Amino acid sequence: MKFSDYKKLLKTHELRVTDCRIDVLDKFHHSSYAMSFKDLEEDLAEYDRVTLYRTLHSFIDKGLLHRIPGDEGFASYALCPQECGNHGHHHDHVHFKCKLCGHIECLPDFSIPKVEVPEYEINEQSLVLNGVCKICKKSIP
Amino acid sequence: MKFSDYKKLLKTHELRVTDCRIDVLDKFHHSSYAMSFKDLEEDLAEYDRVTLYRTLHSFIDKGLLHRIPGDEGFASYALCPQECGNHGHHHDHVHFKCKLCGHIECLPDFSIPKVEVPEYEINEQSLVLNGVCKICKKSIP
DNA sequence: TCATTTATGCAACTAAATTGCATTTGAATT
DNA sequence: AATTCAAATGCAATTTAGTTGCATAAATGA
Repeated sequence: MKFSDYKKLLKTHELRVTDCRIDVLDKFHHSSYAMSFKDLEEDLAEYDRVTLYRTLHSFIDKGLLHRIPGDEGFASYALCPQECGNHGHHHDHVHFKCKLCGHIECLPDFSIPKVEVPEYEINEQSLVLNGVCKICKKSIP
Repeated sequence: MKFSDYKKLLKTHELRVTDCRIDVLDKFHHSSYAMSFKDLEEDLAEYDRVTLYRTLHSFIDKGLLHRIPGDEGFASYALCPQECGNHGHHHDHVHFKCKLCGHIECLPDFSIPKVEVPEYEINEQSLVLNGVCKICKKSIP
């Protein structure tokens, strides 16, 4: 994806085009894993931490990113599927967390099996798998 | 559950019997929802924050409680099913978070559907449903 | 009841994330 | 291109969740 594409993407999500947003967007598009705030901060040290946090928030609000709560006390963030927009997120994919490399991936090809709970109304489902990812599995006999 | 039962429960989980542990255990046994650290702290203000945190940790280590990472940046804790012990957790039940009352419940009668991902090794699964709980649903037409 | 181990309380600290405010920048309009 | 105004940024300070070190107190087992 090139600059003009990012620009378009931001505009269609009601977001102003700024250097920081372009760079953050670019980072996410080049990462196959969900990224923590720290990952982002290390690579984009030229921007203030607060600006990066606010960029994440605006992206989440407008449906560009989704937040994956982590069990180590901090969250990770990943690109949304195209269905997400300014009017809420519509996620259905599974997240995988590797206990060896620590990476969190979205598995867009795996959708979450529906669970019906009588008398409850279910709006969203989030399934996080924990184990050993494809790459790490190859490196251990 | 009475004092002697809590005492027994602690002993079988290799934990010393202390006032704080009894009170924390009692709190969890009387709550139908998962509790955040804040919930606990409010009700058991007589104990130091650090002691409460350490109580939670020891309970998690010994298989009495499990931790449910929350999407607002803090975790909740709930009693484990009996299968959990000193040698790891064996959870299979679904968690439900109500967007109206904010409560998180364990749904012990609903187990997580198995998802197979080729080339990946899956060790744990966590499914969190988001929506409106039974009680809140009744109070809205 | 004594000795040993473990738990507690306090203070200080770390790390994640947020808020307020002055300044700068984006983009729509003239 | 210059003007304008809302929105984005950077900085400092603050909040909140959770942790660590250490002296004291309490629980267990002999």
